[in-house]
Amino acid sequence: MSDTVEKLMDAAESGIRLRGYHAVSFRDLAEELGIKSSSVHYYFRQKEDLGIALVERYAERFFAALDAKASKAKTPEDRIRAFARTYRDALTGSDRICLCGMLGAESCGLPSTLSDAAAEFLQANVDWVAKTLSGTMKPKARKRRAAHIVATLQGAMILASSLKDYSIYDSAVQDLLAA
Amino acid sequence: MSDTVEKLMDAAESGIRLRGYHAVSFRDLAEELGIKSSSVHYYFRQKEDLGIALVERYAERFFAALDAKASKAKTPEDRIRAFARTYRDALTGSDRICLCGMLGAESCGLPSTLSDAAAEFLQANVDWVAKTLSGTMKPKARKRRAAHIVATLQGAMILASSLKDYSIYDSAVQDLLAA
DNA sequence: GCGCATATACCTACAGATAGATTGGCTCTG
DNA sequence: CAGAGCCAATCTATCTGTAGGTATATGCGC
Repeated sequence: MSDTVEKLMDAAESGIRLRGYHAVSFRDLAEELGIKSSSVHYYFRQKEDLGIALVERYAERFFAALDAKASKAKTPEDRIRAFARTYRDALTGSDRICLCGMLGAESCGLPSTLSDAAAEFLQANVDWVAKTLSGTMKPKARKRRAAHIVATLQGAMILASSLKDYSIYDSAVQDLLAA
Repeated sequence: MSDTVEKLMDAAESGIRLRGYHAVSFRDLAEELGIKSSSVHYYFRQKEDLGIALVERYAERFFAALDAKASKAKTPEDRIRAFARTYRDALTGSDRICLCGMLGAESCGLPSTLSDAAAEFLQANVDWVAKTLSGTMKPKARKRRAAHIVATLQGAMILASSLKDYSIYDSAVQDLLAA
């Protein structure tokens, strides 16, 4: 992957996670890189294509980071903690909410391929947590707990970002994992 | 408040909660009401003014509905349940996420007066929950629990909306309030 | 080592649509 | 007649997306 594509995707991901899909334009991205907007179209024919590429890259990186952390964990509880830490690293490393949390919120206003991609990431998150909890809980309780955990992490990011107080994320997660 | 203003605000609130602030335009709103976009500017000089009016109306209605439900509750636990139900009614009554959850997510891309208004609503939510928990917990634990509760509800709405499965909201909340 | 094709990585220029916003004026009602 | 409510016309800025061109590099047959 060329340097320009990488920088383009970095700028786009950052913009969407901060301000939303519709607040990011090819022109702004181009300007940030010192190129023309038509050159952005050279790499991504449509904005939708860029969005999907971003979700794919994001999902890859997220699950790679998650696996790296979770594989060291001994207990299911520790693996859930690794999950929360992976979310937290994304937040504190950049002060940005989750890409797919943002796209999930905007989903009704997105091209359906893109909202589907974001939904897939979120579902994969819930599934990962549910799978990780297996052995410790019954299926129904596990499903509820998984939804709860992912919802809390996504919501806590938005809360922290809106209130400009990132300790809120830690507060919410501490209480979530206290039980 | 005239009929047109009301309808305008309804359409705008619905659009923002479904698709986000930047995906809603004066032209679309006007078209939905069968008037011209210049007439929308007659009622709201700038888009920002419309946004702020929406948050104010939303907050008023939310806390009115919340107080009506919570005043009937006997225990702190029941009041928290009333809080979750108020959120849920907003979601299931319209299949839309919270207005201020959406604006909170987009906050970095909004006029600061608007993102401040959204943040104020979210903070008021956290404060309400924290206040309601007083007597049952110590201050620090209360603060954490309040952040946790609001984060979960906001996140659960987004999850449900993105996955197009509103039972996810109930799952998350059931697990949240089980303890 | 030369000529030619092809690919990469941009560019200029622009189309067509849409954004938010303004000005001035019409019409109806009290 | 005054004001509320609305529209026509228009401005400027910006959006996504397209068409076609240019400079440079790379590979390939001869």
